[in-house]
Amino acid sequence: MARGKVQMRRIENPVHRQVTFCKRRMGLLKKAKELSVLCDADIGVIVFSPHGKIYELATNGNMQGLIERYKSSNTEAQGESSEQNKPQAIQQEVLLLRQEIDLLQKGLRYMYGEKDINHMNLDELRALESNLEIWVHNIRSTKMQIMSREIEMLKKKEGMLKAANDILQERIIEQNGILNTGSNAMIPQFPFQLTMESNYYF
Amino acid sequence: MARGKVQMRRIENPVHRQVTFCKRRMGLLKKAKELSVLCDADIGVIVFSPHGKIYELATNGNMQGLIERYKSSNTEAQGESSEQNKPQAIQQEVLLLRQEIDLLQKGLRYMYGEKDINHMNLDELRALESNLEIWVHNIRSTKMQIMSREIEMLKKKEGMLKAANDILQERIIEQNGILNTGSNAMIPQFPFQLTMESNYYF
DNA sequence: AACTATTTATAAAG
DNA sequence: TCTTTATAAATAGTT
Repeated sequence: MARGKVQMRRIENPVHRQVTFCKRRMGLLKKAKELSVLCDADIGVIVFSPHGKIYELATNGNMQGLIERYKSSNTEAQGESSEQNKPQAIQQEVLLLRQEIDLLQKGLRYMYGEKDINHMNLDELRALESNLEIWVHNIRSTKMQIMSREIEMLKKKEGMLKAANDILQERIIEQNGILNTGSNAMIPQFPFQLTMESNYYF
Repeated sequence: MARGKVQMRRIENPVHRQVTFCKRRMGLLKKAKELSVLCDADIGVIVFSPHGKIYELATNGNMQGLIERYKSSNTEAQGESSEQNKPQAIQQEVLLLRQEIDLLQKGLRYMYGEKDINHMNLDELRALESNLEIWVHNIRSTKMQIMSREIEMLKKKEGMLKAANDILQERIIEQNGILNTGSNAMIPQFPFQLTMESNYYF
């Protein structure tokens, strides 16, 4: 917010990151206090630094109490969950997911800095890359679907407008026939071009 | 922070209070997210409105896990009874893992299908796509670095082998000179080609 | 840590 | 509630 816009991704320079962490952590806690005071709300904030150090704020002065309140409200609201009816399948899934977790965690650790090259080997990088490419591909095809819908809709509109134009044209011809049977020079050049290209979605 | 400084006390007008609560709550959660991303921190925020409604944010996607971590760090910090909670620690790890799986499942559900188009809008998809492309790009450049190292090493090896070959060749010439001064037809064709192209890394 | 040039958040108004 | 606008506040980069 000053001397230049900042990109919303992990700050690579560790010194800058630490400084920003300190500044913004203070800012966050201040904002929380203000919201609490101005609007009479109870607020809890817990911040774990990358190194595991904890910074916290509980506006009622008691984090435990706030957590208890949170938990009880949550269990009330939740009612019943649908996860207990798969005793065996879950174990297998856990096994598979554990591998995936490992891969993605390493990837994330890499993504947000920590450019230690020995951190992942080539095979892991290859696997991660191909996963991400699948992901990108899926996203693209979803975008395409959304765009296709839009296009479909626009084409329908176009068809309707063209039909309307035809009708209007006929009426004009009829009127001209009545008023001026010897000439059609005044008939406007319908239909106009109604389809257009757009790069909006890309 | 605008159109006039605001006093740091409860806003009496209930309408103003409600509006401010809404705005500042969003601001607070945004700031928390930003701090988390920029500085690689895990952050949890719980807000109770005056009427008891809960608003929350857990940057790792899971408030329960964050609370567990908070509690365990807290008890660790108190330090004294360090050995009686080993069975507890294992249970906690299981809990955390399960939560991690939950989070990843959500992401993977999207990644591997479930093309519910209403799930994400175009802007979100665009943002996700560009993030992933950055990620893929970073992975590729790391792969390139690894490959460069590998190539460097191979070139060194090649150099060393060539030198060794030269020495061996000289010796052979010397020996041939001793045994058969009139001919060098039996000298093998050293050095062999030791450099090679490879697509193995791509 | 202190200083500013800027960006961001938001109070008030529409 | 959403948008707009003027202004206060936060903070990125610098010293």
